Amino acid sequence: MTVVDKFNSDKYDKIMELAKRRGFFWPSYEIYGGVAGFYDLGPLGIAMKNKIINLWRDYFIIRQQPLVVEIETPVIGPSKVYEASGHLEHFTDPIVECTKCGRKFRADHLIEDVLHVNAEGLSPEEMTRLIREHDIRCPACGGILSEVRKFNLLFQTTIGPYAQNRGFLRPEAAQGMFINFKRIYEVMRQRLPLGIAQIGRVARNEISPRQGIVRLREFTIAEIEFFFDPEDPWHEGLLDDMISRVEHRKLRILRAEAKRRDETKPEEFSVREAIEEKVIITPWLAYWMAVARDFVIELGVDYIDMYFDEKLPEERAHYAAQTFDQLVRVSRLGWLEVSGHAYRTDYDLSRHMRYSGKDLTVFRQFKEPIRIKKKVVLVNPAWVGRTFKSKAKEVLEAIKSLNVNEVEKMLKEKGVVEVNGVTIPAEHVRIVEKEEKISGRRFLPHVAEPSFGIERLVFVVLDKAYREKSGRVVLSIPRRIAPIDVAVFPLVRDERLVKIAKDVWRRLIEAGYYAIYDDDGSIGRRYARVDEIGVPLAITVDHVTLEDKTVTIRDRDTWKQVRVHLDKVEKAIRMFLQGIELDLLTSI
RNA sequence: GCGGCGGUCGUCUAGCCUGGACUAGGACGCCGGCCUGCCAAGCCGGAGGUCCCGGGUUCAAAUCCCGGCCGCCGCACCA
Repeated sequence: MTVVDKFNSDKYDKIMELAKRRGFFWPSYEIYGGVAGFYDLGPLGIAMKNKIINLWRDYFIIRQQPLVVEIETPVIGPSKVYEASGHLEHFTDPIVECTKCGRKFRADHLIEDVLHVNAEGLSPEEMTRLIREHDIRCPACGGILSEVRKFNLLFQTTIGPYAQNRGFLRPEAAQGMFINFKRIYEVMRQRLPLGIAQIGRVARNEISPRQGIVRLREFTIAEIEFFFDPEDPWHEGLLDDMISRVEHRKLRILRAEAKRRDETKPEEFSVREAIEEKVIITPWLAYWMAVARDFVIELGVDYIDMYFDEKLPEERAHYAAQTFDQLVRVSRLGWLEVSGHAYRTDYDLSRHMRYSGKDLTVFRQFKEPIRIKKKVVLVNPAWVGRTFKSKAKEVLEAIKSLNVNEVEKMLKEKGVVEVNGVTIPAEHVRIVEKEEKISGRRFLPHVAEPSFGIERLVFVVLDKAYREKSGRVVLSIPRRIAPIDVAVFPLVRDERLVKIAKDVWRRLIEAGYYAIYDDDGSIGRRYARVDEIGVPLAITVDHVTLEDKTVTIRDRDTWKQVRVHLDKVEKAIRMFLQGIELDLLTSI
């Protein structure tokens, strides 16, 4: 363990201790001993989480108007949905256990390793048979292996009183968007591209969750299913405009092919380079990765502490044609996945179309209908009917399926058309040019999906914000997402100062801020207390206030103070929280 | 699930190896009062722990043994 690692792991412990002590988060069901994979958020934790969600909403929905809309759908879904989505089949792993040492293995991987055959898609029974036949043993200790069984990571329940009516807790919010795609497409007046966003809780029955709040069995996900036309992803210049707004952003990407060569250093691409060089195979995925980059930077992450990791084909989910994880470097845990960016193609819509029997395609009208001139073979139906009687229909069908060029060739060379063993003289055959009008086309949109785990962001924010200054803890949480906006103190517990301070505090609460008031102990102690929970600024009423009605505003990060008139306090706070420098507040 | 280590006031921890004088000690935090003119000051008083849960050994268990739960590290797993 290096010195840096030591510091980082201490830091992790300190953050966990702080989170518990000051009320950001702690393990759930503590009084019953706790249950792995579940965490409660306290007053500060939920306040900050809500602000992170709102910031996400700002980046991914509000600023993306009118392309993205938000919906909310149930957590529990019927089994049909997860048959269609592929989760019932693919969200399960075949597992064998060694009867001697208890280690568990992926049965299919084990068989593939030993026999060099593709075991994917085999039933558990077939896998068990293969293991028995070839006497495959535990690779760790040589012990006998158990029967293969499937472990499904979906939480299961029943819907209503009938046990056979199985329901599942969603492992992602995405299916709610796919199922509702057609309706929202109609609601949004058949516009493409169309992004449908959802923020909500999901559940995954992880085999052995650890690492506290970063690996949970139940958590909040924020994701967008972004539907676009696969044949015209640029949507006639629309995407070009959007890309040009994020063009200068660089993305650090570790490509799958580089990983194959054991490279570990990400390369740098501009958004446009990543698209043009086909690093990212569909442009919308690149656009959303650029937005994700900006969003995570605003949470307090340095550019250099973040990159996109392309998943290898075998690492990808069953629905994805290309996937990037957005990784952030944090203490103790190293590189932590905070979002996934998957190109889901039309996988989900096509599956739901098949399983529901509903047409989920969209129709796009061409600006101008396309007129296609086409040669067709016509035969005299009266003659065919008279000549072939009951076989006439068959003959007509056969002629239709003939290639026009071949018919022309036959007529030229033989003067007749031969089809299905019958001969039709040239006089009954005509080749004419017809014009066909095509006014649009039907297709399934393709989907680019950015998907964030919100609790992980809560942790990342604390990790990045944590500092120690003069022996005390300061959380330099970005101002927009600090759980408490402002603290108000009287310098000392003098009745006149207390009264003014409480008035200011009240006013701020009524103006919609999370504000705290404190007159306990020394002023230094109070500053320290609010620094520790990341309150960006503190207002102190002192004796000068009695003379000229100004108060001090103190910046959490620099500990600098400026004086602002009581009438300007609200405005100063608003500006400061928006990112204006402290010094500039004196001139408002 | 396996192996290693751990679980003591709100938080961090001393005690555990070598069972008893532990009525489980300390620090920070918390509550009340005093004091306090800007960065965790001081004084007085107070509340707070069935020592993770269950069982066993023993005259006697925070301490030893077994099982469970939870956490950390490693392995496996992680659409």
